[in-house]
Amino acid sequence: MNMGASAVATEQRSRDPERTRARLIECAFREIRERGFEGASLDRILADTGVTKGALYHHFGSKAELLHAVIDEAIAGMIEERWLAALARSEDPISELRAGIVGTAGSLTDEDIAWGCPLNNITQEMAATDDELRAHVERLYSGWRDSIAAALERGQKAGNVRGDVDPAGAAAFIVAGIEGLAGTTKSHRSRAIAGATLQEFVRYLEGMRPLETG
Amino acid sequence: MNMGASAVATEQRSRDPERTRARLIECAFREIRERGFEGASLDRILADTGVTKGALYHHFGSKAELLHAVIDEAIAGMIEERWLAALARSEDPISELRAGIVGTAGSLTDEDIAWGCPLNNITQEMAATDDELRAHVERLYSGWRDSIAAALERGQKAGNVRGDVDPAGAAAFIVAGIEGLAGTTKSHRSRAIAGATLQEFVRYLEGMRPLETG
Amino acid sequence: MNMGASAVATEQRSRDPERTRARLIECAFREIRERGFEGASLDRILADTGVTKGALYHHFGSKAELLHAVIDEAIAGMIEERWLAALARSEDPISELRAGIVGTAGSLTDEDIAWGCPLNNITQEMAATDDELRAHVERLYSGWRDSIAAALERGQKAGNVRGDVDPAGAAAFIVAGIEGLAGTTKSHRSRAIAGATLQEFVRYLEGMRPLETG
Amino acid sequence: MNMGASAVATEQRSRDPERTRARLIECAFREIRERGFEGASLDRILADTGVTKGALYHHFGSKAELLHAVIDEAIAGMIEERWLAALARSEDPISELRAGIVGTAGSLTDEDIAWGCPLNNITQEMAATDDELRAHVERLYSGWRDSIAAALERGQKAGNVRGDVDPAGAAAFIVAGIEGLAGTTKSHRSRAIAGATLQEFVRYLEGMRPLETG
DNA sequence: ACCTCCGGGACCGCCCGTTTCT
DNA sequence: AGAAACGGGCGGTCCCGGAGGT
Repeated sequence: MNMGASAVATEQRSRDPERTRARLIECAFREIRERGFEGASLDRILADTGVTKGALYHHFGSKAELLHAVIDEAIAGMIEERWLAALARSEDPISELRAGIVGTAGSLTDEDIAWGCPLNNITQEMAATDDELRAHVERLYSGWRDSIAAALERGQKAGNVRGDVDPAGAAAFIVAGIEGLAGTTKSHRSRAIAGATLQEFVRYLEGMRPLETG
Repeated sequence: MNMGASAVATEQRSRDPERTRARLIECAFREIRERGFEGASLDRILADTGVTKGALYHHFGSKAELLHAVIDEAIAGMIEERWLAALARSEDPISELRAGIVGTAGSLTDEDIAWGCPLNNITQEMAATDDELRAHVERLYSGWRDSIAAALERGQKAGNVRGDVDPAGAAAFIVAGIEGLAGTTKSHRSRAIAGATLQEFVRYLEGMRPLETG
Repeated sequence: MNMGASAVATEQRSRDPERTRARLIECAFREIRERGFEGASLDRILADTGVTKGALYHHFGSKAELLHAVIDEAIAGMIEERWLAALARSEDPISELRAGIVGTAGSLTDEDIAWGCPLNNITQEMAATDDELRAHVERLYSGWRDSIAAALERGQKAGNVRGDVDPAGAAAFIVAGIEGLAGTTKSHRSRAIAGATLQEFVRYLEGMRPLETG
Repeated sequence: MNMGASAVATEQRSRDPERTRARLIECAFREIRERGFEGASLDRILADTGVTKGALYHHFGSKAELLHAVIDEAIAGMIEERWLAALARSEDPISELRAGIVGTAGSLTDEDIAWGCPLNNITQEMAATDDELRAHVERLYSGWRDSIAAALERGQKAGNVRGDVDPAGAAAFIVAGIEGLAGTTKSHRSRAIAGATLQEFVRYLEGMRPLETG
């Protein structure tokens, strides 16, 4: 039995469901990031990817389902990669968080700044009207908060974080600060103001370290 | 018996431009708060107010113009009243901010929590695509930040705020924290989590007070 | 009795009904010439003139009535001045017509060419749907044709036009040629093509002169 | 008994894209001919054809695109059939043009007269404001003029047209005369006047024949 | 004579989803 | 698995006209 056909299959563009699906998600992510969920147009996504409506509705039952897939397959990975991974087993969470926030802020392009955090955008736009979606993004947020809280706890045990800090509350405030920083920066679009905000953020984080004694 | 003109004026419903305009703005504010700008429907606003298309188009040249009016006449006042007024000449800004944040959080209904901060919603939805609108909301944000920064400076001079705090950076971080708190609460909708976040926020604020020496 | 008030009246802009009316007609003529009757917007005319809707509807009962006034007070005069006057008592109509056509064509700006003959535009747009308007423009056309026919007849009596020419038919064909020339020039917008067309038009006109006999 | 597929095809009404498209174009042609492009209503076309907005939007991206299709698929053929075909290889263009003009004029219904020449209508209404459309109709006009000019040249070589006639100029004037005749007839709606105009048109055409000698 | 305010309809564009067919 | 035709509805814009008031 000749298996040579598989080599040919990689050549042809159509009849490659996984590739089609991946292109739709990637393009939908861009559309939603730039225009929001309501503003995103399926027709435009179709035109940009060259996929037809039949193919799209074969993979996703509705526009909302496409959005859910974007969250799971394009956004969740970014959070995982950028935040959860570094905090996973760290015993010095303050340094990790500081590096994450400063590093992220430093690597953003002007367009990234203008578009803001995709997860935050979706939350602000949709959470009030689509409860299923709200629950979905909340799962990501809660995982994010939990990983920070767990790291803070480890930090406390290792003596790198003050004991009077409430890990859960601090984690929630840190996430709020990150999203608030991203959100307010969408408004002023000033790296100077963002820098000053960030410096104060760092001052707050460093304030969680135990006081030197001796 | 005196039949003043004012008594008659309250009777007549039509031909009252200021009232018509005010009702449109109020109803538009509700629509936008609940559904966002794109999601808000002029037809629904018209149906709710009983105003006709012609009348709306007479007062506002476009949907965007209506939104601008909502910002100026419905939202700006709320910020002014809730934040700027209290900070105006205060020499103990930390207490004022603490009271503002805790008080605001405490007075919110479940619906308020679900809908979030109107200004934050508009910013996240529109700032990336409508630069005129972005500049408009930024004017409010910048006024808000400036009033906090000025109050912090006065607090420093009065000895109520640590001298090593950068007033502008701290002000920007505080605004980011408030909006971040409102935004993340839209997602989890938990007063418990919001309370813990808020407590950490207060801890941060109190951390700006000078250390007692003695 | 003091009549000095009239001198003051010329100063003030409002409360000068004739002036208001004249400005509306002039501006409406421009709008209709550039955009057609359907495309012309009363609101735009109002904005351009600074007149209000109440004032407009005081002078003209409807948009159609304004158009009728434009025809009578802006267009009719142009035809009268450019064609009827010269032909009025001429005994050499061929030379007059030649001069009129060549002179008109030569004095047109690029915009005039692009917009075409106002009377022709109105006719093509409206004649099929508005019979009252059709009758109105037809009155102008018929006067135009009649004046040419009468001039041709005088030319025949004076020996300047061949006797076998039917004055009415020739007049109608000449008007058709003029409007056809204006209309086709709107399409190609080429002075070269218009010039060649015009030259053939002149050849036709000159062909109506009696043959020289020696 | 043979039940060919074609017999079935005529039965089914829906799911026949070419038929849907053709019906839209035909109905749009009628609407535009009777009311002009601005006056034509897509909703009315939809109601008349029984097609839905979605289907129309699938076939044509905009109202303008529909008009372009009408020009190409409904009007161009009429010109081709009525004028270009007869002139294609003729060596006696004067007779062909005479027959074309007289024949066309004779076959018109009262409604045809009232509505005028579709191409002329579109030109007068749209040429000044839509340059893409102007270029499109001009392509038809230029083909029409070129075919007349080529025929006149062939006629000259065959000795059927006077040598001192400029083919291009005469062709342009003839087209202008035809459109002018159609246009002015929309105004007076008199077959008598149209007949007299036409007679003079014929006299002009016959004047291009060489003089008999001998 | 003029003006603000308002009435209400109709326009085109575009949307998301479904069906039919290959 | 994909492609194309189609279904309808709702979106904001803008229009002409008139009523009430000065």
